[in-house]
Amino acid sequence: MKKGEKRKLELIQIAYRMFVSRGYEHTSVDEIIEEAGIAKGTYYYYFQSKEQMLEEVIEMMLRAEAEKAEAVLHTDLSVPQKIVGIIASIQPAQEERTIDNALHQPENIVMHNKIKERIYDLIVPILSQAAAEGVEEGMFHCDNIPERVRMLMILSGDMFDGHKPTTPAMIDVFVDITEKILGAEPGTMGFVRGLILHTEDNQ
Amino acid sequence: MKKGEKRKLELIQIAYRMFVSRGYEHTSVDEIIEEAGIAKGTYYYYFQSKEQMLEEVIEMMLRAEAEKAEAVLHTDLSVPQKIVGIIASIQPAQEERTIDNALHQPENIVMHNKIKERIYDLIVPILSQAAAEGVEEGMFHCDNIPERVRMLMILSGDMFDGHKPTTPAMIDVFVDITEKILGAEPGTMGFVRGLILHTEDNQ
Amino acid sequence: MKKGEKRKLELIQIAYRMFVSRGYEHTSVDEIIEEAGIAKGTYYYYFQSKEQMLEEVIEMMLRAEAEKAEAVLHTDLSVPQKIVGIIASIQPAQEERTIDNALHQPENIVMHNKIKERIYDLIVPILSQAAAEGVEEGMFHCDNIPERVRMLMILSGDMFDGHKPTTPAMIDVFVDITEKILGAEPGTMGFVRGLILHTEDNQ
Amino acid sequence: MKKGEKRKLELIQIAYRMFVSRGYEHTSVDEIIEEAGIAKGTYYYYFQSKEQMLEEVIEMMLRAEAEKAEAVLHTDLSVPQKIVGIIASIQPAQEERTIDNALHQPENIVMHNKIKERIYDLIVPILSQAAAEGVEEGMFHCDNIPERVRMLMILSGDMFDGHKPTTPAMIDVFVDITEKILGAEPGTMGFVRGLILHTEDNQ
DNA sequence: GATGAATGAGTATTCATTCAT
DNA sequence: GATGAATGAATACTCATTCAT
Repeated sequence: MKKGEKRKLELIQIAYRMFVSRGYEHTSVDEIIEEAGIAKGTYYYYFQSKEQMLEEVIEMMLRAEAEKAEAVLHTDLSVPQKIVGIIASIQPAQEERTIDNALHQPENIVMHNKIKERIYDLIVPILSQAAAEGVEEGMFHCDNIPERVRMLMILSGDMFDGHKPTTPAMIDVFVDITEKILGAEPGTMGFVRGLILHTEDNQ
Repeated sequence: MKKGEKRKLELIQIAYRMFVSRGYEHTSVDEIIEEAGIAKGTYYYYFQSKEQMLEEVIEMMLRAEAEKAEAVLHTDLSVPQKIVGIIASIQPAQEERTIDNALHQPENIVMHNKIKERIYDLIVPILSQAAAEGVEEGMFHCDNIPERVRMLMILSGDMFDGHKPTTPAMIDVFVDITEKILGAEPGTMGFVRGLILHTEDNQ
Repeated sequence: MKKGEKRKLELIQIAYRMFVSRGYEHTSVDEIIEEAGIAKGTYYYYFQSKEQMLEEVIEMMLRAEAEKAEAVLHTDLSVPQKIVGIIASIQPAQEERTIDNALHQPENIVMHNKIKERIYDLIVPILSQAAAEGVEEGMFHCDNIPERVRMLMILSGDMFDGHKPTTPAMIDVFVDITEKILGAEPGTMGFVRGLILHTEDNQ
Repeated sequence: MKKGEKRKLELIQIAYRMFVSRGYEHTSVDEIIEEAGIAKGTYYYYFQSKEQMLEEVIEMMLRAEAEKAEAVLHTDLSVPQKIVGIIASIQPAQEERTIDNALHQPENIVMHNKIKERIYDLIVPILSQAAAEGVEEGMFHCDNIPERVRMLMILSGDMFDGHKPTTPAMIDVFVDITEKILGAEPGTMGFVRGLILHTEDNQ
């Protein structure tokens, strides 16, 4: 990697952190360059505009998440565990959530939505592959896998966005629907209950 | 209604239209007053700040939608039709969507999310009542109605947000899952297919 | 007093309190009328402008202080005590000082200075009369009484403005100079020391 | 001096002139930049806020005055002349006074007072040194020099603020008191009379 | 590669005052 | 006497972007 490339990557990472914690619209170029210790001109040497930098920041994030998801796919976990693992890998949250629980503050919405739009395109295929494995194994029974998988992602996105409490009833319903979306036997996804409760405890 | 009240309502409606078509953050106070043909001072006579005006704009929208939903509840439609009708009533879209399909442009996100947060609180109870009717009638079989109803709303919010094409496969999956969420016989919600296709045609 | 007159006086007193605690420039007409519970129009019925209201507020204050000073002059206190009493009577302070120690905040300066300008004209004659008594009694020995008295006021204004600590050395010097300004025997004004220390304690 | 530094100094000087002639609160940022022929952004590139600019303007003024005072201290003038010279050096007035006699208009008070607060801290030590010389030379007889010197400054501040006529009686009293404050022989400071009258003539 | 001085259109908000009712 | 809706000029400040060095 050339020197310039490295510097650019650094800037992207700094900006990423700032966008997550303060929101894209409420992070000014001035603040970024101060944090990075560079001059205005340098910033515009690397990025054509703030908007274009956002694209790159998001690209980086998504690549990282897709890699995580792909890795889960190739483990020897059980199919239901893979599915949960993949979904978990894209909850941008976890680390970010701690960075200030800021992802749901209104100022973070611009970035949040740009990401959401693209993440489905990226993850649906991976998740579909896992689901397909389940169908092959006779564990799931369903057609239209990509569409079903997408709905699963949407539901879990709402469930685990971390800014509202998760009640036992919500979890029960979620597990039930997940099983039905995939055409699985009742109980197949029950282990999720334990995972969620365990996660909540740690927060 | 007093004179001032009427003027205020007018302003809210003008702002509503502008917020929807250009986005809250990209509608300046200057633009609002020009459109309304009033002076700066008049604006601030009626609203403490732009932010507070947004609050009022949203309040108005939500009230209107909740009323529509409530009205549907008290018709003599079948329960499945009521459910669809209620969900349809809150797709802010339709008219608004035409105004510029702008609701999903990033600049509209601030308002969009403020609304989403509150709309669930408002509509879930109404929708739950309809679902409860279905359970009583023996048409639906499920517990945890509010939680299920919420998931239904989330899924349909994604389905019908009007900024991506709806494929037949998506519709099939949606109908299937809806039935399973509520514990209904296969086919109970099938009529939705026709509605969606019909709507799509008109766009 | 007519009804209108009474209302006006009330307004002046309300404004006086607000001007003292928040400063003239930082008290808006809106705030005054809200506090007073009247309408904008009513305010402008009684006062031509905010500026003109300030004049009236100051007028009222000064009248009150001049009366206090005059009263001291006609007691049967000793001349040095009268002098101290008169000076004390115009330290706008005391009550006002407690209202937030606000008199020295920059926002209060406009009013503060308008007052200062006029207070000398009002009090110098009264104080001069007291000093003249002292000369007659052979206790003081000096000419140019009004000029000397003015300087006395200026020095005490600085001494007792209540926003800096008064050291024993300052008091000693002040007492010494006071005596010399008036041409009094050393010790004549020494009793002031006790008064100041006593006042400071109470703060 | 770097290029930016020079520009900043220029701006401070322009602002200084405007603040003195129109008053701080009545000089808008827009007016400053128009006078300076720069853009809004440039102004805020050099100064964080108008308030902070005021700070810098005052700092510059005070530094200049303290230097003048210090210079007087190290001349070989007689001690009484040094004292008068030092006091004269801080009468911000003279040149400024002519700029509009505005320093005492209410709009100028904010700046005026900020300055006053700091000027005493700066000048009292210098003036004290001169007075101490006088004591050593046996020309003055007094203790608590800093306190006495401060009072001298306060009195002369009132005397020479240039917005009220100076009468011969005032001058006589002032000279008399000055001598007494410092414990000097009558006549020691008499030469001041000539200076004041001479100055007045020039106005 | 890197700098930092300069830009200027844009933003929300304040507030004393007027006047028809 | 009293109201309150309407005014509009004024204000401080932001920020993405440019460009000569």
